[in-house]
Amino acid sequence: MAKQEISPSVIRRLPRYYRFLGELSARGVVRISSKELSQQMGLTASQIRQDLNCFGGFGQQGYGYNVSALRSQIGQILGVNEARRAILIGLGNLGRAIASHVNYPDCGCELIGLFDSNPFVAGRDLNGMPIHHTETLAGFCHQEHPELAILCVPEQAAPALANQLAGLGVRAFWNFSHGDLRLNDPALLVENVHLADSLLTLTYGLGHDITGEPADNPLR
Amino acid sequence: MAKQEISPSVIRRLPRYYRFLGELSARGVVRISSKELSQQMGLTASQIRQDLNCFGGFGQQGYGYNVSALRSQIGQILGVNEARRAILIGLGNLGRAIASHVNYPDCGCELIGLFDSNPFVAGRDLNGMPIHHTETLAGFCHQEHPELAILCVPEQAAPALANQLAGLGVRAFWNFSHGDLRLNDPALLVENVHLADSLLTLTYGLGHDITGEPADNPLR
DNA sequence: TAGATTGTTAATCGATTAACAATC
DNA sequence: TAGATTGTTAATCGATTAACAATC
Repeated sequence: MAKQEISPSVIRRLPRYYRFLGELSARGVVRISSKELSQQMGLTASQIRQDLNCFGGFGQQGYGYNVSALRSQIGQILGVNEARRAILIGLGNLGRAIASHVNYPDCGCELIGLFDSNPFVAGRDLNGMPIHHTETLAGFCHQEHPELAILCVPEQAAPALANQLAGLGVRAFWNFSHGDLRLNDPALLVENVHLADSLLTLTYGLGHDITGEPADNPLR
Repeated sequence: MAKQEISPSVIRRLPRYYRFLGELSARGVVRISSKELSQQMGLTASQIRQDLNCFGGFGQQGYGYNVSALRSQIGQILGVNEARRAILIGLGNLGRAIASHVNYPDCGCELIGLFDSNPFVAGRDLNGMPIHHTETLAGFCHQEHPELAILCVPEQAAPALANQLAGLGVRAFWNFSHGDLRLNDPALLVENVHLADSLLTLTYGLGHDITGEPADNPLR
């Protein structure tokens, strides 16, 4: 789409911009300058202007940015208006929470199927959505063409499952199973979520008493 | 502790090293070179040597690194042998999953209390652990001195709750509520987890068809 | 017009990679 | 000893910040 390559650091900041602008918008804020926004988000004004300019001039000199226009443009770039078909596999503790708690439409996704390999779980339902047996995955994918799979299965099961799904046309994987999922095909997208890694940075911080100016504190 | 300041990028990679070394160790691998490890982790050998050297010479020229020794040294640095007292507030879908799914002892933590403000939830239990009412937080903290709080409460409730807890001695916050938690005191640690942000990077990727060499693909 | 604030270029900073001497 | 691989310095790269001219 955009020919000029966008750096990964910028892309990873977009959801956060989108979130903050959404809250400002909800609070009825019409315009904001890079300076004000930088203070609220804990970034520099320079960085905000630099980031937003990757996509073209969203602001107006002497005025700032129109909050709702900027928000919807970032939303457009992220793809929140899409409805990427997603399936979730593995309805243990975490799988059920991820299925219920995440607002899929807000993320440009649509959760169209739930799967579990346990025959005591398959056949039941979650919030009215039926849970299918993983044996029916191939048939389901041939019919419904999901492009994103959310993996909440045990670590050992994840690689084979991901490869099977890739063969069935799934192009993106949101992986919650322990252990990093690494796939060979560079066209496939993988986002490994490791909650424990995040908790460990706090454990580290508690043991090393990082104190000082906010700017000096790498973990804030 | 370490006088020489460790960069945040290195700190954030430590949990991942720890995880990979744990798996190697479990598979009985005794020694590994930075080159081999780099291939498995998708980093450069140079970076691994650079990272590990922040903490002193863990390796041995001509040999490589002893897997289990390296693992336990990184574990030591992270603080996995501690038992940081943690409480979790908010036992909705996500809170229950975070309470049950995360292996706290492996992360140097001990979950010592669960709290919810809903009187229909408080009084019940989760996996045998009683759920207290949030009104009893102050008394509990005075007695038990938790240093870490896991916030799974609604966005609006988070800031006031965090400030109350900070006043009660809590020094670190693992925040799952929507919206970033930003506290004034620079001595407090905050780790904001936004699952939706992670999903949005996949939505972005699906819309922009990032393809190319693995090394060229910023989102892998 | 004067004031504000962007868009954009240049300077700085930090993080990653390459190279190689030290040494097991 | 010869081979391997680290520890560490120097070179490169990318990301952030500062500065300021353009312009609303």
